[in-house]
Amino acid sequence: MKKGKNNIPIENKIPVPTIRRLPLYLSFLKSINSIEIKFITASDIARELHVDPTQITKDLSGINVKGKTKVGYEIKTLINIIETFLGYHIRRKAFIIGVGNLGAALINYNDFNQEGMVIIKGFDIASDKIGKEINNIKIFNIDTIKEQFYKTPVDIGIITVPVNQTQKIADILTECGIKAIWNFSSMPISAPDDIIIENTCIDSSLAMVKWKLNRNMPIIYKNRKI
Amino acid sequence: MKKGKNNIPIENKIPVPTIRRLPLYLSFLKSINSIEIKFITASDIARELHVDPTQITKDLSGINVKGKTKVGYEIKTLINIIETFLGYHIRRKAFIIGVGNLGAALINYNDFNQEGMVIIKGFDIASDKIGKEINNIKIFNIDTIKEQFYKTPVDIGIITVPVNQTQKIADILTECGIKAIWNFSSMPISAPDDIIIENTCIDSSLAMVKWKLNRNMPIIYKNRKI
DNA sequence: TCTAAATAAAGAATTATTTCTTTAATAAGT
DNA sequence: ACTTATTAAAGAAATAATTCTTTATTTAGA
Repeated sequence: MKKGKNNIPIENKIPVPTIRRLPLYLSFLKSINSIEIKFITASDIARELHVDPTQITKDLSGINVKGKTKVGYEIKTLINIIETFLGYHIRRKAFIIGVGNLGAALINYNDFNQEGMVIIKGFDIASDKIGKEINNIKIFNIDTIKEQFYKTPVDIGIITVPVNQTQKIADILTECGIKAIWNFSSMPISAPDDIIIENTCIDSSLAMVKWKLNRNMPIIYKNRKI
Repeated sequence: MKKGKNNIPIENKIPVPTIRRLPLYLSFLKSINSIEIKFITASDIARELHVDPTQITKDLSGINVKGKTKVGYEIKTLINIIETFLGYHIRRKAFIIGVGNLGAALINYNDFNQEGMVIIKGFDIASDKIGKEINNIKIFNIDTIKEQFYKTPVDIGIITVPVNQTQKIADILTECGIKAIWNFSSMPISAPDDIIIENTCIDSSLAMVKWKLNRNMPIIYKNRKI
């Protein structure tokens, strides 16, 4: 087996951008709910999603999907393989910390279930929220995260608190022994290297939009569309 | 001046990842609200944000910020330059199409104002929402997008409708002559090349988390943290 | 059966981005 | 003023990711 940095084995290097594109392919593939169309070619997907067709082939061969020349990929199988690869069939429980506007939106976001994540408890500081339910998810006092974690441990902690609270919550989740932290704050958090951190910063996206608006050549500059 | 593909001039190639990191630097810099600390070094920022210090220097020199050896960067100036560079001082009006959970959360997201985007009108299909207000933003019938656009044109269209509606709304916004579309759906949209498109797919982030959870070596694989 | 067109796969080349290395500047201490 | 340590800047190297090119496969049509 190949070895990487610090002699840690690397199975097969799938680029991070590939992983991020897979849900988009999935979304498109699922939108083809026609009984007649059973197969799709990389060029078809590429045309629709405005990306390079070889990128699709590369992405798919990276996760060991084999297409058939002149025919393409079987849509049903493809959906299955991608979902399995991303681990959508494995249910992971999650806490969400901060049930403000964004937090509540995420609790109500129904797609998470079929993507294999179930938010089981919410936490907030506001006394008018504590004890209530949102989309059947009970909201607890933010001070009881640890206590609730020991009752029913979760793999994922979603952080949707204000920037100045973010690191504090990350620390608490770390102490609990959580496996992954999904942080929506624009303040990047720090945690030990064995904890998975995903920073989803909405401001970064807006920054892209605003920056491109102020230049005159939005798309030409970098032609990556996804 | 340097020329790029198709002989189109390229001013100075700032990597897209740099642009995406700038708001994170901004967030950190703003969190230092101490009167004593006036300067900060790249190494300090790097230590806090867990990135390579030379990356910060490169990012900043890319936007023509000059640091002083042994001293670092003046925080106040740095904040100003980044905000100016990203165009935060230029107000851009926006429509938001789809006032469900996520849409409503974005309407309530107050940071957008200081980032130079003002949502002025919301649109939805649900009759119980039309005519109402959310955070002082009036919600209109989704069929009146064009009409409202001609009354008060906007630069940005934020799409937060279900996947199967996304492209239809993108087409309407395109016909209006909008400059940028910020799409939160997991279905990538297509539009003419002169329209700025930013796809913010929450599912892509979850995919990363779930995929990493199923492997045993989350961080080592790619050591990019931001 | 043969031929042509379409298309996946594999590899090469290009481009983009990060990380490493060296150099030069400068503040603080002696 | 001199020395040392720190640190920004610039350039080189390494790594990552995309795009281009070639090859081989396979279906459909002649």
